[in-house]
Amino acid sequence: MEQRTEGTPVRRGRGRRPADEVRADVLGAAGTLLLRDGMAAFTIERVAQEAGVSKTTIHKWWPSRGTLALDGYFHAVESALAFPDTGDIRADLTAQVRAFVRLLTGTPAGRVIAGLIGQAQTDPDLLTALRRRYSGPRRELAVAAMRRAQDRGQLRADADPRILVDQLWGACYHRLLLPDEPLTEEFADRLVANLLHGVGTG
Amino acid sequence: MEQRTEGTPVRRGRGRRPADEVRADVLGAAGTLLLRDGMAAFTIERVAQEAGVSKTTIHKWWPSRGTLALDGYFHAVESALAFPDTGDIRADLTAQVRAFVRLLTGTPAGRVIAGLIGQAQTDPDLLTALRRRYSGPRRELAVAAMRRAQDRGQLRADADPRILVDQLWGACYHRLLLPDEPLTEEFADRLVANLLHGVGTG
DNA sequence: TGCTTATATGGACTCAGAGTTCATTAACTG
DNA sequence: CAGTTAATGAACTCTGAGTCCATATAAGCA
Repeated sequence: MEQRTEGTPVRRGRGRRPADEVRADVLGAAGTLLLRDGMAAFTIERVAQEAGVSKTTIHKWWPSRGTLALDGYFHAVESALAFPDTGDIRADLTAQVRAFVRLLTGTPAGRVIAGLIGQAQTDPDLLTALRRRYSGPRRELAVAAMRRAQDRGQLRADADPRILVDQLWGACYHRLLLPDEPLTEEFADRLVANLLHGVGTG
Repeated sequence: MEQRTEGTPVRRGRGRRPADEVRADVLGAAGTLLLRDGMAAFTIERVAQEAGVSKTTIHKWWPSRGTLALDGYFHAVESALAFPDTGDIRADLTAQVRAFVRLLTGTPAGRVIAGLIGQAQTDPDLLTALRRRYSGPRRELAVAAMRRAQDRGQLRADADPRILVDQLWGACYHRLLLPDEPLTEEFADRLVANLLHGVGTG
């Protein structure tokens, strides 16, 4: 049995509790656990224990381990998705890809994102949620910035911005998920340079 | 109890059996299961049952679910890694990336590879094996072909072939793993074109 | 304000699969 | 051909996913 000290109002019994309160507890515990121990150690059971909540409650609100992890992640890192728009597409893309590389390599977020994408490969609910809440919006922001650059005449009109996204951010994911080569800010710079200048001779 | 018909020499008892025989049974069952039911349904228990082998035996030879899956996959698809070298880097890259896209989209191999990469994010043994036996060798072949193109003067000497790999194959993995946009052969063509010509105006 | 009702809750359960132990028995060696 | 070695598989433990249902409490109503 657990001793309960005065001042910790962690009374837990049967009955109904305010949904928002429980939801906040769960998301807090999920985010903490995720950033601390990574995706591999992330189980619904452990989140339930950490949050002082029963598994049933969690299953009621989140269809799978992965979607809970995704919510917990966003709850923990409120990531700013703002895309800079200085009018110089080269500078903007470089800044944005560099920032992405820093996020992936300099914080636990990189391993978490890798774990989420990994889990999504065998968890359809998570893949859907990930696309809708993470990759989709990020992709749209980048595409919009590139469309503006096309309007300004800085990018060839016949280039498909959606494909450029794959060749910039997709290349970073590649080095994150299959780390044969290092993921550095210099790498980010050269991704942009290769695409803007071209690497062919002629 | 299982009835044993004449002609099926599936006698299974205690005792030692030729290691190669058992190994072949296991890999065959693993490959079949993987291509038929995908990574999600791939468990050591099921492979053991399908192969008529005990779990202990499998655990003795393969450190994890993932590494068994990887071996099973290669046992099943003996993938040809040959890289064409016609002397025209644009044609060679286009052909190779197109073939890769076809493999990923036209066969069950695509979902299997996705599952393996996914599983590798929480299975260090598998990540190591995947890099050594799959992504590493493939990457090397492509880099070598591009180095030859640089010697022939078809590719700028200051371009890093390792980065180009990320911007071609990495872009395909991106659309495989986070399918926000379709993975088509036209996409493959445009990846190559973007890099060779450049998309900047200036 | 006090009572009723609807419903979120959590303990206990089942089920599946990972990984380990150990007696057994076939394969190898001289 | 007999002794030694070592792979084998049945049974076990342990962990975690997901479900069922009695219960306590929040929300609604008079």
